[in-house]
Amino acid sequence: MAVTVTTLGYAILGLLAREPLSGYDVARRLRRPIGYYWTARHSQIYPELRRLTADRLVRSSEAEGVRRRREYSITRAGRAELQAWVGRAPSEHQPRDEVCLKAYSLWVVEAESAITLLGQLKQAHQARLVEYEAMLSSLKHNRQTELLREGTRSPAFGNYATLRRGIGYEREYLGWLRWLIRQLKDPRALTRN
Amino acid sequence: MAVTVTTLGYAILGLLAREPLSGYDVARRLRRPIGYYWTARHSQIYPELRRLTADRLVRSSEAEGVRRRREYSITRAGRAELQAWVGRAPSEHQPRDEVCLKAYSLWVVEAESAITLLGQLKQAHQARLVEYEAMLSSLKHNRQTELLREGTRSPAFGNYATLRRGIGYEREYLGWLRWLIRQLKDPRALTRN
DNA sequence: AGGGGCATGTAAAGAGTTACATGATTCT
DNA sequence: AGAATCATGTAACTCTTTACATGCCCCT
Repeated sequence: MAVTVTTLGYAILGLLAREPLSGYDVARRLRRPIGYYWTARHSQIYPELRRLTADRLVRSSEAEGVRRRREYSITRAGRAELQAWVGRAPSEHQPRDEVCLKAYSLWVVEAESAITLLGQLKQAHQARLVEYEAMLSSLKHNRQTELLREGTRSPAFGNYATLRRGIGYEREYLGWLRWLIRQLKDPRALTRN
Repeated sequence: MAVTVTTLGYAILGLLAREPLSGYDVARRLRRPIGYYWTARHSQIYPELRRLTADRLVRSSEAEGVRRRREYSITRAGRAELQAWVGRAPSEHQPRDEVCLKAYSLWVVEAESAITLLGQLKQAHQARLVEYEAMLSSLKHNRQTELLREGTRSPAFGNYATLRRGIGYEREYLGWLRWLIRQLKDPRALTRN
């Protein structure tokens, strides 16, 4: 009886709580997290949607369009399940970061090759930060009235919160990368912090 | 021929590049990442060590102690493989963060229940930050001469770099949590940033 | 004598990625 | 006509977690 929903299931419920979507649309939104820290591929999503349907947390309707398309929407039970999960303390499991794992072994390589790698990473994270900042200003521009009217009970607040986290994360990451590069370029700097 | 090593394999090589260890010791170090962003259980580690042995990246020796204990050390090939991996651009895959995923759906619950949850998270991250900061000062105290002498080519530099990342991460996380709590306590604050 | 830590494994299940597979529609 | 995108699925494999399993040593 007690349905157990996977984290991916909750990610999907979180999307469907905002608007009904097809499996394809869910997959598109989960392809890369846009200030939204979860990803999945369509091969994982389609079966999960069927599981959620079986558990009556979502409902599917064959859409009447020309194209084959099944649209999913959240049920009352689904929304209740989502609310319960959001309020529950999450099982804190450590973030895995391959770059940080590399940093732990950075001492085994020559400074030059480390600097090249870190420079590439810096570029990539800078680009992502710029992207997130653009999204933040467009969010503020497009959904300001919604935010002012509904406050923290508006879906836009969820977007805002995750975007803010994404931006903070990238800024801190960049700061760390810059610090690392500085250390490698001038090892005597180690004494100074 | 071309050996393919998993990320876990590199995590283990990174530990063995510092000192020879038993499977048990590797497991203990990977139980929770101490400023070290990777975790694994012993059930994953023992088979991985045998794979690395088969690939000649590590070498095992039945230690002569009373207790059954197999000690692993890195080979020259293993060190070369580790160096190659460290210098290679990592396949940037997005961090998964269940808390951030919850934040995306935070708008579906009442502010009070969200505040309770976030307060618990704040406590937990504050404790971890304190722990990391204590580790940083003990690192500076115990390995300063090593750092000054060998600079970025000392294992201690790896510890230092990851710890710094851990501290920065936790600080930024805490800042975000505090911001979220502020928003939920006073929704009108949304207009002010 | 019993509990906790040392020490090493296997098995099964769950989560996630990659590859295989198909077909329609829309735009250029 | 061809490419891109919409749209949905399955299969195989890899990675990770949880549970099962055993036994020794050390301290109180």
